[in-house]
Amino acid sequence: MACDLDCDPSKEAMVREILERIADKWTLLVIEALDRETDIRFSRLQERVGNISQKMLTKTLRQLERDGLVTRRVHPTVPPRVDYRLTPLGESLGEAVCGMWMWVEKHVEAVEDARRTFDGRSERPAA
Amino acid sequence: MACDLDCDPSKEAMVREILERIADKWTLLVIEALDRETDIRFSRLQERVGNISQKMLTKTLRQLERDGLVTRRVHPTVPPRVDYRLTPLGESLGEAVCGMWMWVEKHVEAVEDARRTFDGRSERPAA
DNA sequence: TCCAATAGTTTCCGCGCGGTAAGTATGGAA
DNA sequence: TTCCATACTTACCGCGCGGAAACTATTGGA
Repeated sequence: MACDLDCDPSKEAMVREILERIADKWTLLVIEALDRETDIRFSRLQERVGNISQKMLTKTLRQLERDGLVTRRVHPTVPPRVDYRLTPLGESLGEAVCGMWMWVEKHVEAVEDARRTFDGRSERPAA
Repeated sequence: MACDLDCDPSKEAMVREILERIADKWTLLVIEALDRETDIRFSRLQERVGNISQKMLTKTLRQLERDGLVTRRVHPTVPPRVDYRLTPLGESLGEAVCGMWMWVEKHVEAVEDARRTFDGRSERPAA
């Protein structure tokens, strides 16, 4: 009903690979941050994403750059300054990611209620 | 521009937690499969998702059930039969997930091109 | 001369993801 | 009585994710 996907098996493999690549904890948060604020510096990005280590931020950004989703610009100043922004391709992905984010925002309560109900059920085997 | 998110920090933590929970390799694929075909059995689901182990499928389904996104129905027959379907909440998430899936489908080529370019650049340090 | 800041890279290491495979329950068929 | 299928659960285990922290490069400034 909702999706109307094609059925080309060789393409599907690639779709999955890319989806798995993107559907990752840090990647989504980084895309979100880049969508909110453009031409953002490494350290600033680290603040915005929150609790991401340098290593993971670098790695995530490299992957996004490789996939053509972000642009990395180095300013040859001292101290060095590097900023990142979404490419047009990245921006279009940003919209889809926002769709998920907004879904979550809208339904946090519902999910938490469901969890309480579920956990409550299993904690009460007998009265 | 795109997202218009709120800024309640305590809510944001929950949003992140749920997002990280959903933005997971298997979870997205399972939601996709459930969105395509409703009242689907465990073994059938395993076929559709492809290459998921019993353990991970069970675990993923339990998490989705706990979050109020899928319904699990056991038919007391022999051999046992269990089917799963998205709840209305799950269906609404399914749409957002489809958004990502469709983005990927639409831009597979672009991403692969970007990768080739990126990899080509780094493999040619000098001529 | 030594320290500062930025944006990394690298090393070490623990824990948990996730695969494999064996075990469990059920009851009808052979 | 043993076997079958389904839908799990559990135990075992390796490997890689990802955190912490130290190290690097650069050059202006104290």
